[in-house]
Order: sequence, then structure tokens, then C-alpha cells
Amino acid sequence: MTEEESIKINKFDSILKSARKLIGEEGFSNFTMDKLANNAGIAKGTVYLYFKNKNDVLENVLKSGFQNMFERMAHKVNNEKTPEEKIRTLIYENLLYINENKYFFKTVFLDEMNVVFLKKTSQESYNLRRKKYAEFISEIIKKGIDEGIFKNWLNPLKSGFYLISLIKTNAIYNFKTNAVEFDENLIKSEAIEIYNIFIDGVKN
Amino acid sequence: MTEEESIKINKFDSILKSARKLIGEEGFSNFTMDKLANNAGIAKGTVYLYFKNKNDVLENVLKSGFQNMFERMAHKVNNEKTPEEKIRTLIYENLLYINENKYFFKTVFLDEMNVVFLKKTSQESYNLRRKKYAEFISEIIKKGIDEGIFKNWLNPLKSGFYLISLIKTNAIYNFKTNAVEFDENLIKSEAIEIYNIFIDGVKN
DNA sequence: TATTATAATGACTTTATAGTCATAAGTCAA
DNA sequence: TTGACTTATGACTATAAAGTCATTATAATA
Repeated sequence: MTEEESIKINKFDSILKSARKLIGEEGFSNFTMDKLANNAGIAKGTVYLYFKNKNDVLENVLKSGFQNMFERMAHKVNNEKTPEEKIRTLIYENLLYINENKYFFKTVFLDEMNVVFLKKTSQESYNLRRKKYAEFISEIIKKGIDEGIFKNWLNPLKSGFYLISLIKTNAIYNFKTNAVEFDENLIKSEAIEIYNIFIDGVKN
Repeated sequence: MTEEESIKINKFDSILKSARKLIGEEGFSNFTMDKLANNAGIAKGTVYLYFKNKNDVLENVLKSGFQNMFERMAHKVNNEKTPEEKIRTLIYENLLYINENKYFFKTVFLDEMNVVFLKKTSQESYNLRRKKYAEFISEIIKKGIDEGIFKNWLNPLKSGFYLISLIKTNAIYNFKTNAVEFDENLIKSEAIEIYNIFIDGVKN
């Protein structure tokens, strides 16, 4: 690597670092090229010497956030023998990685779930609705725990969110794969699938 | 209700309907007040006679999308006796409702998962990364099925997405509730929690 | 040191879109 | 029919932020 290249890469990296920091602090929706230049201590035009455009910055921020994650996890997981051990390691390593890149993932995840076009106050009412739903489920879970059917170490509210996320993931999966109109039977079988996975997961 | 009120409400509803339609077709990020007025066949100023501002429109669109969902589900669920039956019914009714409001939920869900600030092409590479990860998990699941440990009716890829969504939901839950820095032990116990739920869910 | 090449600057241009408001059209009671 | 009131219009304004480019500063080279 020549020195020029190294300087160029350093600047690239330092701009990227500023971008990550800003996005981690204020989210994607408040991220502007002016703020970026300002935070990096350079002129706006300079940013465009290192990045094609704003999208290019965002893409690199995301790329850097997920950089290494996959390789590191795959490496750890491949060292395990049984499917169960692999899954246990995968979950742990994933949580660890998320925690190591806490500010980045916090923003990405919260931005993902917050219908970012809404004003703060409307986002709150949206999240409140979600929470109310999770609380409704948590009452059912609590009852199951009290009756001794469900694992007694479950966090009922968190379990409620888990179930919601399974349902949503199922819907998204089917939105993306099923071009065809899906009928009542398909819905029924999908519901049973989620039910069997979730119930066995929470049952004693 | 006087006739004026009824007219006003009809117009309110018809604008809302246009908004839902547009958002369902093009997503939140492409939704503009000009398009809305145009689609509703009225002048832009008229929209502002029925809605305070854009946020007010969006809020009403979301509200209308989730309208009745909760009450309807709660009603059905409350008719069931055991926690297990309640959960089965809840899942089915939820999937049914999502399907009945397919276009609305499709947009909301996909917008949620698509880092909307990215250009289409960058979103695709982002989704590809997610898919690659799910595929990695699906290989583990397949192995578990082959070995007879896991339920043989599992869709491995979908199960991969399920696990990712559980991990993510856990992270979000902890981001929102744990103000404190969380240490390695907490991460370990969270990982074990997810592991126990997921493994029992997929195991025979 | 002088000349050329490279990097950086930031004022300016462009664009998109939210929101406004003077004007016009429509409605209805007296 | 008139005039007061309500509703609707869309050209216009305001604003935010992306992206540009002529100019200037810095570094490399002869």
C-alpha cells in the first residue's frame, strides 16, 4: 500500500466512523451529509471525494456493521458438532456481537421497528399498541406458568414479544415467497406450524 | 349525525382510503400529499381541511389498519379455555387478520424491515445478507432433521428466519428495558433462554 | 523555488415536497 | 335573488437537504 492510498483509506475510514457515530446517536432519519461533514471536521465536498453519494455512505455503514459478524459466527459454529450445540453457539455469538456493536444495532433495529416517517409522538402510540398486544399475550403465558404447563422461568412479556415476532416473520416469509393468493387452509397450516414451535418452546 | 357531518366523514374516509391504497402500493417512503390529493381526486388544500398534516394522515392510516384487530382477537381468544387453546386461536386469528389486510400489512412489514433510506439496490443487498444468514441456519436445521432430532415437517429456511427474529426481538427487548450496560453473564443467560425456547420448539 | 498535480473547500444550485392562503365555487336561509 | 357562510382550489412559499464546481490550499516533483 502506498502512502497516498493509506491516507485516502484513513480518511475514508474516519468519515465512515463519523457516519456510524452519528447514525448510532440519531438514527438514519436524522442523518444528513452536512452533519456528517461537520462531525468529521471536513467540508461537505470532501465527503463526495470518498463516497459517491449519500446512499454509498449508508451502504458502507451497514456493511461495516455486519462486517466480520458472519465469518466470526460461522467459524465458532462450525467448531461445534451437534445441531443443538451449533444453534446454542450461534445464538450466544450473535447476542455477543450485537452487544459489541450495541449503538449501531440499537439504531438499526429501532429504526426498523419504528415506522420512521412518523413523528416521535405517533411512533410512541404505535409502540404502545404493540406493547398492549404483548401484554395481552403475557397474561396467557402467566396463566400457563401458574397452571404448571409452561416453563416457570419464562419472562411472560418477553415471550409475548417472541410470539408476535414469530407471527410477523411468518407473514413476511409468505409475503415474499407466495406470489399466489393464499387461502384459508394455508393460513391454518401456517398457524399450526407456529403454534407447534412456540408451544413446545414454552411448555415444560 | 347531521348530513354535513356525514358528508365530512365520507370525505375523510375517502381520503383515508386513497392514502391506504397509495401506501399499500408504494410504501410509506413514496407517499406524498400531492399524490394523495391527486389520487383522491381533490386539491391539495382540501386534504388539509380534513387532516392536520401529513403525520395526521399517516397516523390515521396506521390506526385504521390495526382497527378492530385487537378487539376481534381478544374476543375470540377469551372464548377459549386453556392457555394452549388461547395461543392457538390467537395465532390463527392474527394470521387471518393480516391476510384480510394483506396490502396494508405487507407494506408496513416490508417497510419496517427494509432500512427505507437505502436505494432499492442497496436494500436488496441488505436483504441478501439476511437471507444468507438464514440459509446458514437452515443447513443446521436440515442436519438436525436428517438426524431425527428435529421435527421433520419443519421448513428449514423459515425456521432460520424464526430464530433470527427471536434473537433480534430479544436484543430489542433488552435495548428498551436495560438502561444498564449488560455484561457477559446477562448475555449468556439471555442466549440460554432463547436456546431453550427455540430448541424445544423445533425438537421432536 | 517554480510548476504541476492533488486534495479540500463551502457558497451555490437544484430538487423535492410540506404546508399556506387569496381567490373561486357551491350551498342555503331569509 | 341576495348575501353570508362553507368548502374547495392550486399556484405559491418555505424549507430542508443532496449534490456541484470554481476557487483555494497543500503536496510532490523538477
